[in-house]
Amino acid sequence: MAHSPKRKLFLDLVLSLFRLNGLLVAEGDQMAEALGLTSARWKVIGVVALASSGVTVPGIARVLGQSRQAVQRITDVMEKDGLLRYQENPDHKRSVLVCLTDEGQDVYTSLRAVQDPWAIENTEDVPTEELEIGLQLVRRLIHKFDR
Amino acid sequence: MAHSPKRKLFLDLVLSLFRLNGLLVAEGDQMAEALGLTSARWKVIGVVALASSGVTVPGIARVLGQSRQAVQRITDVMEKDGLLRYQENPDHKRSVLVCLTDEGQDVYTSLRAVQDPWAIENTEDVPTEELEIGLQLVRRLIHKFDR
DNA sequence: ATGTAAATGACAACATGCTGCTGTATATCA
DNA sequence: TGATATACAGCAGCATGTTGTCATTTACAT
Repeated sequence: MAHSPKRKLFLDLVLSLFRLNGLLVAEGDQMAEALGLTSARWKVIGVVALASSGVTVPGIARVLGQSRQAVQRITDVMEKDGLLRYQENPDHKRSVLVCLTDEGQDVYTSLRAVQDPWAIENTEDVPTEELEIGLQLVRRLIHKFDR
Repeated sequence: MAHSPKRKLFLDLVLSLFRLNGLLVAEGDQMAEALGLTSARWKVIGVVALASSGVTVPGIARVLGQSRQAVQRITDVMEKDGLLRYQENPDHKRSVLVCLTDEGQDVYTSLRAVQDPWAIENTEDVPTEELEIGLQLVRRLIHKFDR
């Protein structure tokens, strides 16, 4: 069993994924730095921006696959910084909706101006098919572990 | 440019990678828990075990793609716990070599007894080719960002 | 409708990662 | 050999993530 051909392949993959994660966080920090953001805020603002009518904190957490406490801390800081705004939620007395402020919208626009070229640059020499298979694999593993 | 077909594909991949990373850390924590380990110590003990004649702390950090400070903190705890041992380095006065103690070797053996079936189970229904392409993609991205 | 389960907020403790700093050891090159 | 650059240890501060707990709100099933 220890010599299953896939075993080493998978463990190599896992180790590489840890490493890539660290590098991606560093990339996010670097891209977001000029805008006064960090990689964690980069993730959050992206989710909020895509949700046209506001999302709750646990909702953001579910999209990111993180704990609501971790997200809450980030949104609290971004609310203080004037990027986000808490808005009354008609569907829930205590769980407010998170929205972008005008300033937050501006920052997100600037972010896209950096993020989109970054995404394109880093896939220039990668075949679309390889990206698709990679994404499929990652999603398959997420589904396997997300219970 | 914003509508490049690969752009969204890549950003989806990045977001999924963040999520998978969190799940893998949780998996590592769960597997290592019964052995009194954590996911971070799981990574370190694996590197030390594979290096037959000892590795330095910065050496482990290079393999994992992390800062030496982060690794040093882990090894210090594991040395106190009796899993690792610091051994004089003939090639460097101050940078000692990290080795497994007998107890550390036992723990690593027990770890493999959990880790190997885990790796095999989670790749049972994944074609080898998909794993290979995924690993290739991850390594390609690592190489792109690791500068 | 009512009781129970699930979701949420708020706070705390902790693990893990980063950077920055200072001093010392090692390596390299002129 | 001597000067400079690189690598390492140890410390500190901070960002980000986790889990745990408790009170409250919401959702659901009987």
